[in-house]
Amino acid sequence: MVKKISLKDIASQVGVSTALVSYVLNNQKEGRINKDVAQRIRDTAKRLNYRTNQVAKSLKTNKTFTIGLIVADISNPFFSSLARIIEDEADKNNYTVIFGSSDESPVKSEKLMETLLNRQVDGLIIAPPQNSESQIKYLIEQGIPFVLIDRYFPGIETNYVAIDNYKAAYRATQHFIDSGRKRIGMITYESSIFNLNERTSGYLSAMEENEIPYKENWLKELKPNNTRMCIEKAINELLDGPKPADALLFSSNTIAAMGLKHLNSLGIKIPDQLAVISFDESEAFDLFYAPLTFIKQPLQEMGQTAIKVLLETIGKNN
Amino acid sequence: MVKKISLKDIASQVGVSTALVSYVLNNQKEGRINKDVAQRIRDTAKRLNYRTNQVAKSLKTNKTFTIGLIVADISNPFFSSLARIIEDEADKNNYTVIFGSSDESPVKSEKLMETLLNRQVDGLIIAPPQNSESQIKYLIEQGIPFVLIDRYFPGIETNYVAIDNYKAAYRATQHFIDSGRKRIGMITYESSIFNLNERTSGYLSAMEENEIPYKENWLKELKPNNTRMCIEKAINELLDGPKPADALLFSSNTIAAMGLKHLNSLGIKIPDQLAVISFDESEAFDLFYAPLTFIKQPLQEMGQTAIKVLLETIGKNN
DNA sequence: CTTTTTTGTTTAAACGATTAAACAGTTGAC
DNA sequence: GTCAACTGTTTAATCGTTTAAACAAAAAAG
Repeated sequence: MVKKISLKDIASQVGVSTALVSYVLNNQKEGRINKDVAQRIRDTAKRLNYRTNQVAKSLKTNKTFTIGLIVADISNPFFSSLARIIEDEADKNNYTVIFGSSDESPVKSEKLMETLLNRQVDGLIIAPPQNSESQIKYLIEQGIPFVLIDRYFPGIETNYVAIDNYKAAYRATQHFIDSGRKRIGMITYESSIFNLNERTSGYLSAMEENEIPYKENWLKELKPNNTRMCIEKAINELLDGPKPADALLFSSNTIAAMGLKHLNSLGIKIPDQLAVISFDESEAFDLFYAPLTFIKQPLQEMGQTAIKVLLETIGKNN
Repeated sequence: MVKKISLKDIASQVGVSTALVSYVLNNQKEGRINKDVAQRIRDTAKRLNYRTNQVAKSLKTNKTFTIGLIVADISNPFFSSLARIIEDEADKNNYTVIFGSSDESPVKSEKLMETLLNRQVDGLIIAPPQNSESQIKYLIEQGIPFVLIDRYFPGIETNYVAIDNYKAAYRATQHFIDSGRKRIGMITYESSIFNLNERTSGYLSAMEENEIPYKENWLKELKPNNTRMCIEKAINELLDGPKPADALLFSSNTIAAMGLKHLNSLGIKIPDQLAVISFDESEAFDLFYAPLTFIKQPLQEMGQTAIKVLLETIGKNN
């Protein structure tokens, strides 16, 4: 490993103090520094290939220009697209992003938070898993800047960026009804995550308010494990019998991708035989034989807003 | 912002020096420390909710336990899947990942590298864009640990993790030929990225060695901008005339996704009318009406190997 | 020709940890 | 009873920056 160049090295080469070097390289004390000296410092820095030690700087200034991003799974297109937008926005503000995936586990998410906070991130953007309320409360207690994204806890007052999932699901269901569908199923995860519950509520409300005779088992809530098999079972049940479902709402892109695959293999004709709407986009839908309707979340806007709000919070916090 | 607890705070509460606190919390000098005192230190640390300041620690130890990941685009499923695997492997070794997307631009990639190095990452995993040879050489000069992933430069001796793209493309083409196809097209990016060239070479070699009468314009090299339109044009050309292509090799999942969409809209029957093979998986393929063949890169293994090699290099480097 | 102001630079402490070396007190060896 | 060895802890330097305050020399003011 080649020796790293520090302010000291530049200082001794030029024959000045490190303070002066620091002032020059940070464009401080603009008026007061001798132009020649300043130039020599800059030249030497360039010649020696000086690179600020951001770690030392952070220690001194108590600011890392780093934000931590906790998502459920970075390999999920929803989150990786969001991550990309967040990355770009962060970069515009000279921030760097450290990320981690919680796999929807509060234990992992806590460990992650710990790690990121140890690294003194200036703030966090979090898609919190269920049962992680206490972690969020801890952040509030500690006055650590953060923004929730995609999900939030209605019982805890926080900044968050999320669509109105109730309304979205309500509208999707209404759309089915308006186009003459009556036996409308929904497949979602069994979860206490607020936004998923909102989607379910939206669906149920739309059914009720339109006075659709609702059947208990039209709503399929999947156990967290063995998702693929459960989806197939759920679909089979919905399509079973003399009065099969004629419309189906998927509560996430991953569920939809697996569900559609199964519907394909069953030879179900979409949308004639079964109308389908999904939450969230997936590039998979592009190649489906029929155009699919999906509830597209404004990722760009969500990411931008999240960063904006976070940086504002950080700013207030000094 | 609540005041952060430092070693000093614990020390003064317990009535000992910070040195002792440090030794205890790092389980050093095991035999020598008074058990009672050690316990009191640990208790106090817990009670005050002490959290190591990793920035200070890094400054002193000259180790950040952070690795930098530079990919073309984190929102591309190929890279986000890889990122996830790398994240997991890094975590197993107590490392954290900072990432950035280069958008295949050497300028961005250089800026990114700069940022990551300023942050004193212990090492880098990079999918280098074209024309970034000098940056890689710089890393070598500086003795900075890194591993290239997915791509590499044959002229520069480095660690890298990548499949044999030549062989993969050769085999795919051979597969077409073996199943009786003769008019085989290929769509790829016009690029100096080594792995893409390898894919093209593999295709061309297979054509030549099988003595397939090759037509110049069966190989379509896309300009970097306006990809979607260029793909459509390329496909139209390949299918034009009395002897249209009967097989098509896509050199990436993104090209394939767009290409297939267009083929769909043209009503081309796959695989009867046109056999298709693509590089890299895409969840999109799952929903295609016909099962698609694709060249699946062993992401798990690639990610694991990359981390393994990188950590070894870091280790040697001290 | 003082005194004040301005200019250009240095000094030195600090951020929060780590860690070699020093130190005082106790125990053990002979 | 003396010296060596061990035990438990502290001292103090250090990592690479930043930055308030001090300082000396030169310029301006009176």
